[in-house]
Amino acid sequence: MPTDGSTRPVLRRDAQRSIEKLTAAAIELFTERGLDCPLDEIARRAGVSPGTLYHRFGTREALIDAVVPELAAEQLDTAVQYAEANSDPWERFARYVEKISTMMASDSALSDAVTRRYDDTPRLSAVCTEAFDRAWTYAEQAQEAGQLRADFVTGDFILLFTANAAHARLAPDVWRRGLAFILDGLRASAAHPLPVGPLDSDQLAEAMHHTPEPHTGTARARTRR
Amino acid sequence: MPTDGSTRPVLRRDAQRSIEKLTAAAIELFTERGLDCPLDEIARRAGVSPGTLYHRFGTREALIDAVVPELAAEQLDTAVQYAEANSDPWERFARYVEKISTMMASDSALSDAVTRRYDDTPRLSAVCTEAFDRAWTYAEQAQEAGQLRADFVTGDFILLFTANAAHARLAPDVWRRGLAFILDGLRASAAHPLPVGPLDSDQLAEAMHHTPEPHTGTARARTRR
DNA sequence: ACCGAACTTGATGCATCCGTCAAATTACTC
DNA sequence: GAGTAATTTGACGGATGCATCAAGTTCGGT
Repeated sequence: MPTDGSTRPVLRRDAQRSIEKLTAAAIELFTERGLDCPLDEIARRAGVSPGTLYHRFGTREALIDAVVPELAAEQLDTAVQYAEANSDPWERFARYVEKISTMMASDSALSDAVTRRYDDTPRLSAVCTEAFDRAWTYAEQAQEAGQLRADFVTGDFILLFTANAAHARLAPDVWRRGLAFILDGLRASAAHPLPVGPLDSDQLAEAMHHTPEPHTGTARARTRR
Repeated sequence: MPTDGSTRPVLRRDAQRSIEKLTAAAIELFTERGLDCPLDEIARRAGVSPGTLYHRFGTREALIDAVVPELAAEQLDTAVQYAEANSDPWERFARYVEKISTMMASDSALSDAVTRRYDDTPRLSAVCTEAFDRAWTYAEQAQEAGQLRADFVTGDFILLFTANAAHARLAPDVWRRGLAFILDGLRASAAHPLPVGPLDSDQLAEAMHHTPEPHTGTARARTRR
């Protein structure tokens, strides 16, 4: 028991170390392979048994929410700075989107976070929501400047990032090309009437959470005998 | 033995029926759930044991290549007719893409086929290649008419369809919105310089085949006790 | 030094899916 | 109607991944 009479039990040193090792391993693997990487493998890389991971975090979501938000927040801050170096509203908007996309392409964890592949991660959700809000202020400014098409709405960001995430899996840099096409289509001068309205808030919430089955698995021919 | 002396053994009636049932079940499940649906489930729906499926087709790819090409060809033909009802080159191009996208949204098998999620399916590959070639003739015509941006190339179609497939998983009809944004960006009048070149042929081949890990799995919180 | 609490282990159970095999069944020919 | 070869069965083994738990280990206060 702690001497200070506090009721919260102080973590044992070994427990503390386990958590640190798990955290480090989780960051590595989430970044490399996405938020859906095998938990057993995280435990293995941490040099700890799977049981310990479950004892410490309980669920994958808890682990994600413990580890990813800091990372994500830091990266998204970088994007803000990057964006605000531009005085032109359109450039600010475009650079912000582009910078986030760049980071998504090299960090599967961020990519999964931004495309909202997991529920029950309140801290991470908050971080992402903040990033989307920020994006929206840039968007509004670009609209007011008459540069961004007027029918673009907040919920359309998910389209941008979803497309980017998908493109990033094709080849190292093509997503930049895909994004360029889209950005050209987002300029006010390029706008033609849209066939359908944006996601309503329910759909957006659903899309941001459920992520209805993004089709898994490498399509490589399976091992044959 | 056949009486006509041919060496090719005629399939027994039950074998023939098994194949038909498997084919029908495969079409249903591929369409509903994509080309990566469990083979056991196809066998179950066909009212046949998994062993039979493997005996008849050997590999998932063989099954795909046996049943999907007809379906895909038929649908892609529909798209051609749909497109050619338009005399304006841009409309022809845009409608073709849009029609294929529509069908992809309601048919997971077609979606997987067009985004090339499987290797070792020569017949299916041929069908898709043909569709891409057709798309490219429409694209060229639209470029010659000065409507489609000049820096658009064949390999960019994969970007369109990949984005669509990803968007289609968000909500029933948003992909139309995403596609509209992109198409607006593809008009010659909207073109700004592109940051990177297109996929080279190797990358294209790789992207068309390997499909490097499209991130699987529903992200729903797992069942807890 | 000891004792109880906290921590960790790793084996275990569960579930999903793929691919194979010997055995049983079926259909076709004579 | 019987023989035989093709066909089908369905249980099996292997692989992956999640989650749990009893048992053993280590810590830290007294």
